[in-house]
Amino acid sequence: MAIKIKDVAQAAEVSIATVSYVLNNSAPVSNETRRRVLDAVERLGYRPNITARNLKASETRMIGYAWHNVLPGETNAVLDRFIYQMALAAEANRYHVLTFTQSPDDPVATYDELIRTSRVDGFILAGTDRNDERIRRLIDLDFPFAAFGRSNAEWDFPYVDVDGKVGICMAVEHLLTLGHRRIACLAWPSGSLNGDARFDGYLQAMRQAGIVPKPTWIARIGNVVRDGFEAARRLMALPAHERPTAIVSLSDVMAIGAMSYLDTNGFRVGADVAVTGFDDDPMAGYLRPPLTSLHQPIDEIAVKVIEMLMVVLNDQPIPDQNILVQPTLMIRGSSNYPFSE
Amino acid sequence: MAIKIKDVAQAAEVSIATVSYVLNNSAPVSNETRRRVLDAVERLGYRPNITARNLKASETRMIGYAWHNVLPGETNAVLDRFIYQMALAAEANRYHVLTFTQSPDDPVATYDELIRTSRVDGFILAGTDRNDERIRRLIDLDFPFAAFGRSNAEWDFPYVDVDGKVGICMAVEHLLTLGHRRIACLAWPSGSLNGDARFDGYLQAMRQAGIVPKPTWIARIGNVVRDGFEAARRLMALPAHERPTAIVSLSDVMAIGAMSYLDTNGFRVGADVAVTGFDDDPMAGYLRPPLTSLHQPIDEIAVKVIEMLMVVLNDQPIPDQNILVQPTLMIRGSSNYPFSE
DNA sequence: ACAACTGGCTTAAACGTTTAATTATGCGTG
DNA sequence: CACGCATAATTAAACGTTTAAGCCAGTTGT
Repeated sequence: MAIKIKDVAQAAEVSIATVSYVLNNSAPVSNETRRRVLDAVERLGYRPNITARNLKASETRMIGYAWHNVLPGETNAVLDRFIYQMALAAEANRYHVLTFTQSPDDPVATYDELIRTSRVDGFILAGTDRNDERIRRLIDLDFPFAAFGRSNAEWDFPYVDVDGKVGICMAVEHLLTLGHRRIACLAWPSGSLNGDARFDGYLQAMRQAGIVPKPTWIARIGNVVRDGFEAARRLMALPAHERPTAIVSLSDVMAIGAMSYLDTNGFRVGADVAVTGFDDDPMAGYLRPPLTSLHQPIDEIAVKVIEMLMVVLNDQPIPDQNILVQPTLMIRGSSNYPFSE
Repeated sequence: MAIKIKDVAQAAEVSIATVSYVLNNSAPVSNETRRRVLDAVERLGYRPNITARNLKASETRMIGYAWHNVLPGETNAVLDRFIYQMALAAEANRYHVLTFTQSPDDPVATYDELIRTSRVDGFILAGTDRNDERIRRLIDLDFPFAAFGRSNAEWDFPYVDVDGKVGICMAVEHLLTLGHRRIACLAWPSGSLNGDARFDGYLQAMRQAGIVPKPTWIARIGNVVRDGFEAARRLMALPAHERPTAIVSLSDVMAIGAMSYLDTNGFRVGADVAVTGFDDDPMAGYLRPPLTSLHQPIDEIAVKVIEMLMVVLNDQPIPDQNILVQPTLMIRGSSNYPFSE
């Protein structure tokens, strides 16, 4: 098999303990002996067995991360990039990432399992929601974790989140500046944390501009292209004086659906009807026309989340455990023509 | 800390060994004793410590998978889905996936490290290429792995791959059927395994149709949207009798670039110029017009690759260790108008 | 009636580390 | 010159499992 510490000890003609001391710098060793040990280590290509070390230290140097559900034909570019950056940040701290899948019906089960079999030292959570069972459970067990996303306000846990409310606010204000007044909103059914926050941004920006959004402007739909398409159809079917001239979508996916309807039905996106999205999908800039969207600083978020978890793992108090980062509005062709009636 | 086998033994008033025997069914135990043990296990909520078990068994029940390099603003929907499905398949076999990042300059280093510290029992490789150092190394070390993708023909290792040559062949034949004769190809610089195979498909299909492709029809470009855009510009600038009426792209990304150029310069994609891609990006169906592309059966591939690795890990001979699956041509608006001059 | 087996349990060694406790050595000090 | 005291090494216990080996009582075969 692999070289073990015993082999090194033999080769260097010292005891096993001495080798360990040299390697971990955990006890004084004479220069002569140290040299002999390091020499043997080098010559034999010895690397300590992680499993044994972990057993002794009762840690695993593993961070668990649950995949979002990837449905066929669906992608979540933002989260994909998040995982990658997170893995990178974790490795910089000598941790590895264990990616697992969570069953939709009992998400907590897998977390429990990983904890009880001591597979991981901590978790990173994403796609959090209100009353998130996973968070409740982890707080309960006092098990280390950090989240990308908020949950119930009364729960005290470390997270980084994107300020969706402010983001949508910016999008609406941008459209107002262009001259739009009748601005529709493609939103998810109310109840989701993220969705409600973003939708709040729409309401607030409109209120500040002194505009009362008509109920017909608000589409509550699922986060799929098809629904965006259908919603746009309904919006464009409104009588002329009520028909929106701009559509703010809470996600790129729905925005793409809307653009698709507009484009195939004689509305020039960007000129006749402005459209904005959220997430800044890597493809957004290459759509026809390119889609205005809100960009989340994912790399920064990944690094911050890992940073937080590292602090928790060291039993240290977290200086600032609730971070809200701002998205950036990427203005593109789908919304860059000044508008007036 | 957590409940250990000792606690269970105490609670059930038997020896540690007996508990282990009951749990692993590895020795005869009387029904009475078995009941007592299982009872205690249930009551205490005992789960064996994986690290200790792994140390004893000298296995980790972990499979290593290296992230493809995710550049900012880039995604690889196909591989993302592959990882997810792979994790799912691995878990069905009581394995977990350790996702790590490989440094571009020394990809083999991380593999070595994970092996020598016994972090993983085997690897799944993706994004393989000719003379792939990682494969060479793993074969050398006789370390278990299976790959999504081929490499040097003389190397004997388990893989599943998509038949890119046949795929592109199908795309070209589809265009020929529509009536196209002047068919251009957006290809990568020669040298990559996948790229050369796909390109071969183009050449072969053209040859079979008795057409000699003009050198000006062949664009050797990078796998980015921008390059596809520029290549389309050059193709459309050719004199009328030489200008292609269809463009076969070896990837969706380049195809999208080409579509973008055509659309913004008065060429109607699908009607004036047909375009096809490869990979069937989840967004492909929602582009304007929807992009004809070759779909890879990723889910099936992920399951097969894991299946192979499981066999290797059990030291069994692999019945059929080289699998080539066929892509499916998804015909959409970017190429569905009969064409004639 | 005694050896040989067998079922059902326990004891203890092993996996490869880390580290507390211990020992050996040389040195300055009273 | 013995004493205590650093210093540098070793020995052995521990982490939580699995499992080979051992033990005992009861049964079977000759």
